[in-house]
Amino acid sequence: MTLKKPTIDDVADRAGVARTTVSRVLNGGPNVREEVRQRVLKAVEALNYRVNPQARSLAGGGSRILTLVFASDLESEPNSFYASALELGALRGCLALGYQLLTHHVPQQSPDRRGQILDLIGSHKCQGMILTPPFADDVVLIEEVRRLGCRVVTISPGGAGRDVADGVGIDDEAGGYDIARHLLTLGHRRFAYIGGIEGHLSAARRQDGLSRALREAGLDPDSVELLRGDFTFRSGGILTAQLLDAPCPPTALVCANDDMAAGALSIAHGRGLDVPGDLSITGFDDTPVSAIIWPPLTTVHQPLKEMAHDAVAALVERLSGAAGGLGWHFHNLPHAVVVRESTGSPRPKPA
Amino acid sequence: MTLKKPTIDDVADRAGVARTTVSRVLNGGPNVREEVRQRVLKAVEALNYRVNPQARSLAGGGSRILTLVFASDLESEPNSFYASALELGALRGCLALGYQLLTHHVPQQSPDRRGQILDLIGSHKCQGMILTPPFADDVVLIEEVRRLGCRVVTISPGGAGRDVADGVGIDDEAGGYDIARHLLTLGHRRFAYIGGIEGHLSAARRQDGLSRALREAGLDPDSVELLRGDFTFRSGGILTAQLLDAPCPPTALVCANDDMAAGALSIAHGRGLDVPGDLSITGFDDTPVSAIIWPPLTTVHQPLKEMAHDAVAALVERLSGAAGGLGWHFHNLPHAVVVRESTGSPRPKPA
DNA sequence: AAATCAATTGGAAGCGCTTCCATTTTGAGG
DNA sequence: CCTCAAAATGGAAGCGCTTCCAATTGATTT
Repeated sequence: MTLKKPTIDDVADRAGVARTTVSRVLNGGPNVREEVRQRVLKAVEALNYRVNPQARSLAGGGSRILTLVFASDLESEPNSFYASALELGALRGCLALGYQLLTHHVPQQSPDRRGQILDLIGSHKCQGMILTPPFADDVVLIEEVRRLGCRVVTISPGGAGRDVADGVGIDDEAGGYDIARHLLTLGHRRFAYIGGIEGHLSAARRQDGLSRALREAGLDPDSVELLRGDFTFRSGGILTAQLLDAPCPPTALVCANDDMAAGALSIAHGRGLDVPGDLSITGFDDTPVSAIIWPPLTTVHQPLKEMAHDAVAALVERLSGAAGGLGWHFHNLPHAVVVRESTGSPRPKPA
Repeated sequence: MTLKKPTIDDVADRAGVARTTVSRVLNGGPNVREEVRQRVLKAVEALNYRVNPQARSLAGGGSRILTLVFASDLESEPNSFYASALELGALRGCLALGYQLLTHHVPQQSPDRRGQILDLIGSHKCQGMILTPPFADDVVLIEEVRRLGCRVVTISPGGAGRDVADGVGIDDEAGGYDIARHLLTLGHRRFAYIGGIEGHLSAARRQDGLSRALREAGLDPDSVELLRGDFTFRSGGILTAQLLDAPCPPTALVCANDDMAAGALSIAHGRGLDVPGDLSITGFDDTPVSAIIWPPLTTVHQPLKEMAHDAVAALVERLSGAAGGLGWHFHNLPHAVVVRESTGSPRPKPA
């Protein structure tokens, strides 16, 4: 326990420069000789100095407000664990870094959705924005937000978004691949995939991973039954019902999130199917629901809180840090397949 | 949109006093004439002045750290929605009020649990503590925490806790009563209640409400089959299995939280029972799980985020505000029965 | 009525940081 | 070498608030 935290003046003394210069280095200001910059950075490191966000925000700078934007369909409650976990992570980050957080749920359907988001910037003087899917891949939106002088970091950008902003997420393609490998190893050959809404590129990438795994296994990716849900329990159920009505239903159902998988599970039960005997079902996210249903869901763990936390950190870095320009960076977090009891070997056909 | 927010000096000018005096009034300091205090308060109101938490924390005062304490059994994941929702609310409050939040999960079983909690105060210089059940009713703990100079606010104290600290919560007794009324109206006569761990007084109060409703309906409260779970999905299932093995199982199963109700539901399904035809099941909390299982759960909505938010607000008020002394206050938030599909009229016995 | 003391109130010094502005250095160009 | 703008650096003024300490007030005491 250090009795006293080092201040900017301590760093200045140690580096033999003025407080002003240290501030300049820390905030990526111009007009600092490279040699001096290094010296300051070294002092910062040596003292393990961390700026005091309170003092910084008191002294100057902008509003220090960030906004976390979610797409909410009318159906999907903004109460979902997915949203809560991200907000929790973002909040923790903001608290530590001295920023405020605004959380907004924007109807994904609304034709004016972009306008609604852009308005937030003006009305709250928000300096940075965290975009979740599918907004994370709305390149037009991102450009407009930036034009308004607001920094952007995306969570789980699927591809398009990565070229225009910093992003945080897992390797969705690999996640899809891994879960498919798990299922293939169990002996499954007939797959269905309940994906996400149009434009949700990260869900699309999970499907890409599934396809790759099938291809490697010598199966035709096109044989996968493809459906589009909206990430709600309800849609998972409805689509699964359709699926099971088909003449030759799959033995493995891969869902793009846990909620839809839960919906699928409940429909399967309703039809008297044995899970995983008759149908293996997988989710994605590893939210608490996956452990709270029967059988507990095999799913892909995604570190949602960390993702949002890192997104805030990235935003703050851009905001106070060096070169604003290009050079977008994607911060890749680890994922993991969590095997529970909703998957197993397909039961040999009785017929 | 005010261009400039009023500062403490604006208030001082308007009230015709020095900045120091305003600060004193705002922080409940002694030595201020009542007349002056009123004048300052009036000026604050007129200007709609709000202290700037950043400046305040920069200037002085304590650590501005609050701690949110949960009891976690080894089993129960600290990832539950209950905990997340409370943390989310507390975090929002802290962000707005310029405080930091530490969240700690303490093994409820550990004989040293009190020591662990008390250590937090010393090692982090935490100024305020939010205690959730069953710690919210641990009077000894509360006294000790306070003796260390740390303020306390409880969430869902069941009774004992209310006499020694400020508290926030719903009327649990009424919640239990309301859900029982719902069930009685549907025609149920044979009840079972899966309660919480020993010492979880708010869960006990829900049971009190259930008893009252039965008594009013002319039934014997002692006829209720009473079981003790630990709020996990798993325990809900295990206890329900026991229950259903009995010679004359109940038609209505009231659970002290949603997770246990979900566990009960899954076991009921496993036994081929029809819910709600053969067995009606209710939860408590209205977390997202209640909508994500089949059939969706009838439950009692509890505004968890608001509760935690208010707890933080109460703590901060005590911390910076006037008279510290006695006069504990319980802040009662509204609850509501949410009727979904896990409850219905009991099917007439076939036998 | 002078002296004493506690209750009030005001003055002023920072908390750690950003930023405007003045000052010093540097490096061309003359 | 000298001049002068551009680049690099330092000085100092706060941001809004708490708090120590000195000053003022009014009530008590002898």
